[in-house]
Amino acid sequence: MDATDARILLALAARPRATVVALAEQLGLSRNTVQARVARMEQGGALGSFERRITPNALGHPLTAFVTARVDQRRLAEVSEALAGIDEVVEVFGLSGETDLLVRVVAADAEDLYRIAGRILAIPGIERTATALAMRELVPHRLTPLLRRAAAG
Amino acid sequence: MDATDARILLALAARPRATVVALAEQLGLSRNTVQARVARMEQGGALGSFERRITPNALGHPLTAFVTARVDQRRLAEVSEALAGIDEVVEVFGLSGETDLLVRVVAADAEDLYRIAGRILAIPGIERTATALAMRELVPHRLTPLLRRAAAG
DNA sequence: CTTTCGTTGAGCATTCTGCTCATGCTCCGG
DNA sequence: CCGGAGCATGAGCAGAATGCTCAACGAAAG
Repeated sequence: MDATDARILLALAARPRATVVALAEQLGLSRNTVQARVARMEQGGALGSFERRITPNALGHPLTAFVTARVDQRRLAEVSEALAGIDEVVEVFGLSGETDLLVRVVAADAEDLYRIAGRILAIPGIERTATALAMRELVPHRLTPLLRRAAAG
Repeated sequence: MDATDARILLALAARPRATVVALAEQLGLSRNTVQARVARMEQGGALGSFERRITPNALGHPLTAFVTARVDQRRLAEVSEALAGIDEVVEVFGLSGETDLLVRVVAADAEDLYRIAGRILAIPGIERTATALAMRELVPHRLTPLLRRAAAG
């Protein structure tokens, strides 16, 4: 990932459906170069799966909540697997510090969320949880600032 | 977003670079239909920005951390703006419950993270913060399970 | 019954893709 | 100083995809 790659990504962020030819022209690069770099990024894991672009909202799950949990560390693998078994669990991190887990959850409505929180709490190995509803997205997910910096360097 | 849309998204999740023609064939739909639906989803906000597919890791920021913060509610707008001014702040949620804010941060290394945490804490209106390092991604971001459910229904 | 909406198949000109080659440039090790 | 290695480039080519439009059809809604 050098500055050129970052520039390509920036252009793509602005217009996801831009063709390779368009990108090449816009960036003053050869079509071949862009094609190679995009392929390399796609291959080398610089780009995550397409799923990341899908809004849970569109799937009828407008609510997002974060469940923090303390777990019996010896049963972490077990807990992790159980969490992965819950469809509405979208992302789970193992944390340092007070709480061991951060579980990102989406839900259709408040009742749905309650149900899911219950399922999480019922997982053997989980000792205590706290659920916080995401009421507002103050800064929507973005990487442009970092991209810009990388593109400049 | 009906079941057909979900099926299209599932196919796309499996092969992001699949062409419309390929999708149509795979799903037994007309090319026209797929093209219309994809366009509609892209237009209607079912798909978030392309940036979501970019791994911070590829940009030289392999570390992810979550900073929770209590803020002076009357200065929320101000705080939010200041957070948006920090490049490494990738996402911010306003939460219900104990803590007011959840700030998702990426960093190049531990020292970088320390610096960023400092910048956040220095924001006027922020009263207390706690930083938790994401040590492991136990369940990587995914939407497939929900998609599958939507595709079945 | 009639309107509306989404799907479908067809067609067409334009454009893009995927791939290969040879060339030229720059950086690095010998 | 010379010989790679790695990357960007320009060219070329066959095949495929795209964007768009049109007319027909069925189902669901009014």
